[in-house]
Amino acid sequence: MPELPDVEVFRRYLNRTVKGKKIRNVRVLSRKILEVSEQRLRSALRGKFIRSTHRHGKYLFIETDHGPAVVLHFGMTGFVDYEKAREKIPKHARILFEFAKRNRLAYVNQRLFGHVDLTQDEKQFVEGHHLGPDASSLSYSDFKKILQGTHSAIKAVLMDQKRLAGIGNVYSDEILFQARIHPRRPVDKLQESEIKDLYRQMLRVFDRAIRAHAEPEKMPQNFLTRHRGEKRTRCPGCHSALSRATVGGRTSYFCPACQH
DNA sequence: AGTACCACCTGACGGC
DNA sequence: TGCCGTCAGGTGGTAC
Repeated sequence: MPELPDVEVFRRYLNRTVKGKKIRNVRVLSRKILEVSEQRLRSALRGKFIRSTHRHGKYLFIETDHGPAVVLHFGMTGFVDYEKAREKIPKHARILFEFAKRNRLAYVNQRLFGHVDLTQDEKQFVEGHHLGPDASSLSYSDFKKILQGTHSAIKAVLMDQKRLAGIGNVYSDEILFQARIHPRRPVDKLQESEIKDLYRQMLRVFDRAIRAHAEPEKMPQNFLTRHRGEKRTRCPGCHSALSRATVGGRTSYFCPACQH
């Protein structure tokens, strides 16, 4: 699930639920996703106030008043959930950040592909993980530069976190569908006008998806994401049967009639 | 340089 | 009901 729009929705959720609160304790239920020791995580966070949240691509940073920030990455199945003391801890909760009155924030992740880390410096973290610029705060001229000098399929480039950070399988399909570009098109075969539209559609898809709280059923009618995974998937525009093919190693949906 | 494949994990789903 | 293969929205490594 968690690509840029999803993680942005998580970030805003944290602002509403835990921002300004003091972390009383941290409980580690699964060490597998931890990049630091349990002791270090706990001692770094205990007694700290959550000051702000940031996002870069699919990474979420939780800044405290002193000391390192928490880094959350969600893999394919991760999310965060804030609960009151009497509410049940979600299944597959891996880390619990506990606040006053035993309220807590759960980092939940069924498949354990995510990571929880600490960093002193977000910029350094981003560089150290070789992440490109965040896709939602990218100028058109930077976007154009990123697409230069490669013959790869456009979908693979959009998903390459080293080039631009935040786009995964679902949203690369959506952006390409909205821009009517075939996922296998080599980047160097794109017209300037197509690149411009691709850029505009990318930002528009982020905006609409975030406004829909990244829930497919709340997205605009003409979004591909709404229809993903349905039995006989049809193009919301021309009603042709959608194609399913592997591009960039991932299952991709596209309309063979609308996308060229 | 670009792509294909595997591995990491867990669970849901469909076919038999 | 149960077993099995397949697939899932991420990422990193290796091998052609």
